[in-house]
Amino acid sequence: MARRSPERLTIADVAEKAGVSLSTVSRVMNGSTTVDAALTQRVREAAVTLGYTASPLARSLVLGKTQTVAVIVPDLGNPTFQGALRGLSTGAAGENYHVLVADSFEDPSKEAELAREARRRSDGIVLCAPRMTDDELNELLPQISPAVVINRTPTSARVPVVAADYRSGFAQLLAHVKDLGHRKLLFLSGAEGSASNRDRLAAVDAFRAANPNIEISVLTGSVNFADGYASADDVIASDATAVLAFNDLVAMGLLGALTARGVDVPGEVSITGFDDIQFAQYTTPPLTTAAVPTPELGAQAWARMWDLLNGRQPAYNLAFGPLVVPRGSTGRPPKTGDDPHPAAT
Amino acid sequence: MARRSPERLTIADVAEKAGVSLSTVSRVMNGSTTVDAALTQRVREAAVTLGYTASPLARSLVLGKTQTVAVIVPDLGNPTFQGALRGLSTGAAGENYHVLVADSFEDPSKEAELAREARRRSDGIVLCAPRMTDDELNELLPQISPAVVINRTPTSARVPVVAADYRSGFAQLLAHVKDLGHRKLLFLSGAEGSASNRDRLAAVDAFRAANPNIEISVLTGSVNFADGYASADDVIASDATAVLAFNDLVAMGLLGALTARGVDVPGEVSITGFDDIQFAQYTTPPLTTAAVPTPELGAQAWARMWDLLNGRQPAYNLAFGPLVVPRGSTGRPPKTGDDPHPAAT
DNA sequence: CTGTTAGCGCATTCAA
DNA sequence: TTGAATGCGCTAACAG
Repeated sequence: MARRSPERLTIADVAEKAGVSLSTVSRVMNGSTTVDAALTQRVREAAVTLGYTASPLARSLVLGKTQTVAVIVPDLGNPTFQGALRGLSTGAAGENYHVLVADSFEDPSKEAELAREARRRSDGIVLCAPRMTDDELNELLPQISPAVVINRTPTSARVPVVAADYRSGFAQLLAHVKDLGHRKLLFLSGAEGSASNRDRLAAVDAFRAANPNIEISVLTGSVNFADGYASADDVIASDATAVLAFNDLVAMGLLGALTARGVDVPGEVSITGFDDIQFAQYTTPPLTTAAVPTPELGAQAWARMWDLLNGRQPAYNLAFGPLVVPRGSTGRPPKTGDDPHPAAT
Repeated sequence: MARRSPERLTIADVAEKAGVSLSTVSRVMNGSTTVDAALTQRVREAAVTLGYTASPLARSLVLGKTQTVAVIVPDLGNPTFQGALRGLSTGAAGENYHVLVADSFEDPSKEAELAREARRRSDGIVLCAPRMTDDELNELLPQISPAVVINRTPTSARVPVVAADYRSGFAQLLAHVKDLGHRKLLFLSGAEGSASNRDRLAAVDAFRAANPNIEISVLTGSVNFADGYASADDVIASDATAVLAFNDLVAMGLLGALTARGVDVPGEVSITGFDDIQFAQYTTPPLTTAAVPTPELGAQAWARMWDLLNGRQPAYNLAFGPLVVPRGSTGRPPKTGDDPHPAAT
């Protein structure tokens, strides 16, 4: 029953079967209206009975278009990029576009080459490269145009940008724990060079300036579960009553480690995450976090890429303001002996 | 500083610059050793100064190889397929292969066409299509060969298969809750046609036959958080003391709903998941589940694809036996008034 | 060892 | 309207 593919079918086979020239077949396949109805019919039938479909490779070569966009992500295991990939994939599929995905494995030195290579196999690049230096980025972007950048804004290159506003989100989280009464904070910051980490640090600086009476220290280099888990000792030693983790993964790791050590959250220490990944609400206690609509990030990135691909001016750059979702992992700080205002029940 | 691409660079530009023929450039670029050292040098230099790289499209067309594999998944949001994608991507990157990803959005009717289309843009397909019918699968696979199938075994088509042994995993979970003393079980089963769901049901049947004194009912159609959450009322009404969810997602949703209703887990009802996604250990209580090494699934799928691509006999089919990870969500059933064997401390 | 020639499969000029 | 010829950029036979 299964049709043995007779050495791959070409346009010539259809032409022969229909008794017309190659060009006529090509025209019919591409929906040219200037073809005689009878011939069109014959070609269609021949194509169907033969089971012919034009080779995307050959078309790509002659048309200069691949019907493919490439996404470069630093880590396919990271929920943020998974969400973005999903949103992008949905949008691309809607326009019959294909998606090539490349994981740089958090290695900024590979990202540029990966992007250039991917660009040659696609019509455009959606780039998530939070740790690439600004200089590299500025040099890279013109080479891989058209491109859309997610979650960072290049200093000189002009490209559409879709991002979450990490600074504003983090500022809100800081305000949240401040309002709860915390005066000794700890920020488990992410990778040194990461763009979104710089944004968070900017929020910290602004917060410090505005709240000189609040102490806030920074611990560097936590980006995933294991890092969060491993930071538990430092967290306990820090004596902070509220810990703001770089993201939900770090927060969950820390939460696990603290729970294992018998530290009460939020009784003894409050914890916040970032991103609001699907699982943040299922921890114990549920994680207070700043929600980022990652699939929407991908969808908007696609929208801009689609504009670019069609020679249109892409829509405005976009920054989603994360929403703080207060849950069980944050509460009032523990009362100290010298608490001037003991709760009056 | 950025080089304006002069209308796209071709092999002819390099040939001219180096003062040789196209073929010589081609030979050098492909590492042919039969080229004079001096010429080789000149060509290399020309290529570098020009910044030339061969067009993957043109090479693909003439070589008949795209250096790309395509993965078809039913849902990019599902941790199982995310893990597989990651493992596959890692393996492919190691051999300088690219990865095209297509999401069928749980629509079995689209999967075949998606796979065929993707196949034309790649050298092989890694297929995750749990709900496609067997007939469709058997008809599809020869058309998209070479292919590797994840998590199901086609009845007639001969392809390498890499899978998790859902039946054995589920049998272990059943044994686990039985050993804890549960006698009234409920299985929140997944999508009707899903292969891995059938495997779980087979485990249920075997269990029933071997344990006629244990009651086990089945509720159909839960595959994600929302489904799990929505099933809470049915679960409570069922009067079961142990609920085996289709997967971790369903279990987490159910857990959330029960917690919200004040039902004690595992005090009143025990819950098991499946997959052991990264987050299962962070729920409250942590989820008892059967661990499936999804990235390894992807890695092994790639290994077999790589064999296929090189004309080698692929390695044996593989079924990972999931490991039960007992955690806090399962415990002994609540004591009833007529419990014949009250715990003796 | 090198250059010339002929395709890979298709879209698109240009004549007819 | 249709067909024949040209080329997309490259590799691989084939001569030289």
